[in-house]
Amino acid sequence: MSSGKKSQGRQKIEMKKMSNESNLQVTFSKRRSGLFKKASELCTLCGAYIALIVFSPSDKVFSFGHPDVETIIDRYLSQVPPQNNGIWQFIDAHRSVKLHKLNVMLTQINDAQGIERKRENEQSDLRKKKEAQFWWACPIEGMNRVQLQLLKNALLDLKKRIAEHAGMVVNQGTPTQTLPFFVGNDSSSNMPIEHQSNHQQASIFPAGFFQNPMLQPHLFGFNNIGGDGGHGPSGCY
Amino acid sequence: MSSGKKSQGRQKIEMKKMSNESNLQVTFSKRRSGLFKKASELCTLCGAYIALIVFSPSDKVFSFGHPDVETIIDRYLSQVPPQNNGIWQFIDAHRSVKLHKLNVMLTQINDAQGIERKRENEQSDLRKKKEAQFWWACPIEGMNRVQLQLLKNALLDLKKRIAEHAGMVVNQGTPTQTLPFFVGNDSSSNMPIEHQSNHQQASIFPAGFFQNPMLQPHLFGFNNIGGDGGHGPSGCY
DNA sequence: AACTATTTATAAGA
DNA sequence: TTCTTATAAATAGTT
Repeated sequence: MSSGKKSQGRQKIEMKKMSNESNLQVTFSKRRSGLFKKASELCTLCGAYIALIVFSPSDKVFSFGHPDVETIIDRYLSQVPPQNNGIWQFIDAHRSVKLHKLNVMLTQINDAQGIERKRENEQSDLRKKKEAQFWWACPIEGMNRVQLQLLKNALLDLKKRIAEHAGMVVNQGTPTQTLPFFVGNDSSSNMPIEHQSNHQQASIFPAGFFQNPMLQPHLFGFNNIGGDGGHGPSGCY
Repeated sequence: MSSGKKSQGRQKIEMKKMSNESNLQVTFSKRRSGLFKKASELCTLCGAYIALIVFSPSDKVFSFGHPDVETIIDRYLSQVPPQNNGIWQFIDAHRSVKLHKLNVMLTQINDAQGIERKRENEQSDLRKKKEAQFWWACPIEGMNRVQLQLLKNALLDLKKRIAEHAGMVVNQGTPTQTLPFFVGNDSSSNMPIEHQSNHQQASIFPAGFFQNPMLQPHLFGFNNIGGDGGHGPSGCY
């Protein structure tokens, strides 16, 4: 009863970047929360598979994934243009390569074994040598994570066919991997990354592949690796 | 005028997978739309960076990214513990993995697939065995069948494409002809697999990198590559 | 795709 | 940050 009304309640706001820092912070927090909830509900209600990654303006990262972020990213990238995927691009750049050259390549790889052995001793030199030799693998050096991820998908796919040919039973599962590559600094990332036309990679994920078992609204993979910067160590061993 | 009230309006719904298919479809569509809008608004209002990937139960994929999905994924993966990645480590042929190790790996993969099949039955024992043997794939307690299988598939596919590029048709059923893979089975390797949890990678994105010029609520990178399942023209070459 | 009656999400304020 | 309240938004059930 103090005075008239306590407040005018929620007011409509302009859809543009908020100027007041503290308000922005509060709003970010609230809306992020709401967004994650919505994502979770969409999974539950409709059986959708979602990956949601949010970086706060202050670089804290929050993520949600069902079944988990990596799986969705994996799946997403596998459908995204393998076009500019380093490897294919690279291969594209070497149209002249004949199949028999593949054999040459493979032979070189074997030779490389010997080279590798010496690697510990003479590093930089051998590396240059190696790069000249493994033209087909070189692009790896310049690939960024996304490209590497794509390469991974390509490799996975390739491997699969080998298995199939070998008459091996193929089971379904969940591919998930993160690229640890170049986690370091080295890669002077001169990533050209120009995405565009993609193609169906199809068949990588058989129908029903993602059938999901857990649908409890809050059992989803919410994950806040912001703030403390903690990345839940998924103890592998 | 017809009768009393046209409807009781919105009703609360149980948070569990919807049973009615058509309802689910409609709800998915509405909520997905709402979710994307919310994501977009969060970007606009708070300057957040977001990647949102949604797979409908029928496998259509929808995505939103600001600045773009790949950038966010890249950034996300760079912060996530590279913990698990036998494959990547392996692929990092530039460093230590020799091709000859690939042979070993491939052999082991084959074994692993067989093991995986039995995994349901005798778990702990085989697992221990596997971990000792597949040092490179270990993290992969998580590397399940599909992953192993996909790797094979990818490797074969790569070869095939190289061949195709050379204008030489390669029967998918002719995988290893000359491939020196599986050549040996040495396994004298025992790489320590050093996956340290890397922390903030920072600096990948220079300050201001994400400065976003376009802030119109709907100019963000919405992307629906679902529906016809088309990801652009699939004519690769 | 439209139309509401309601449920939800939230901007403000405390 | 958390809670409260008045309103703006989203959306379930219909048409």
